[in-house]
Amino acid sequence: MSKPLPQSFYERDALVVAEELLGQHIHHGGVVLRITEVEAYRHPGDTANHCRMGRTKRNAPMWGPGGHAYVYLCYGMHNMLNLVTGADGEGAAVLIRACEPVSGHELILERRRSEAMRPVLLTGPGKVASALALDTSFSGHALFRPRGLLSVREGDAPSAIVRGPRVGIGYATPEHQAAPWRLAIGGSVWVSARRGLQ
DNA sequence: AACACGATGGACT
DNA sequence: GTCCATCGTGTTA
Repeated sequence: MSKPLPQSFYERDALVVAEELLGQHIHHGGVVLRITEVEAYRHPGDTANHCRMGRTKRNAPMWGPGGHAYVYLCYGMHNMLNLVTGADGEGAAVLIRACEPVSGHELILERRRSEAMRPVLLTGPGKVASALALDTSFSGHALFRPRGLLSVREGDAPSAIVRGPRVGIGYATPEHQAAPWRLAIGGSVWVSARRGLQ
């Protein structure tokens, strides 16, 4: 098995890390997924960022150094996987919004209660965490440990990248709602709402 | 202690 | 396109 991406990979601007995360592989719970869609949440000054109001118990992992998971519960039922980026105290992360299956197909189908490997299976942040069997107990988990439970390893670089505004951030300023900080692999069918991507 | 609401997803028209 | 399940968290009192 390949080595996890090093912690230094994450200790850069969220938008740079987001772009380079496309195509990389997430390993957990007997499943490997290739990242096809991400969103960068930068700080300070990003009014869509969970860290915009300061440090809380929930967002504490996001304030730590890059290379750790930040998982939170959304709408009382969906777990969202973020990979923390930047330096200690920065408060930035990349949300994993969609993936394509690499291995562990049976487990993925079981966890998503589906019978077919079609794109809707893994297109959406809640679906990704579900397929990986991740919940908030993994928030703060290091991603770069050689024998860590959850890790991100080298995958296949994308042939093209498309960009668009982030999804579901109506509470942010118009400027931040419009920022093209959602990135996806161009031409991939494993991408959520294609609207706004170009 | 009460309250409003969310970086969504699935079912349905 | 519309509706809404479901609950932890942050805010307010």
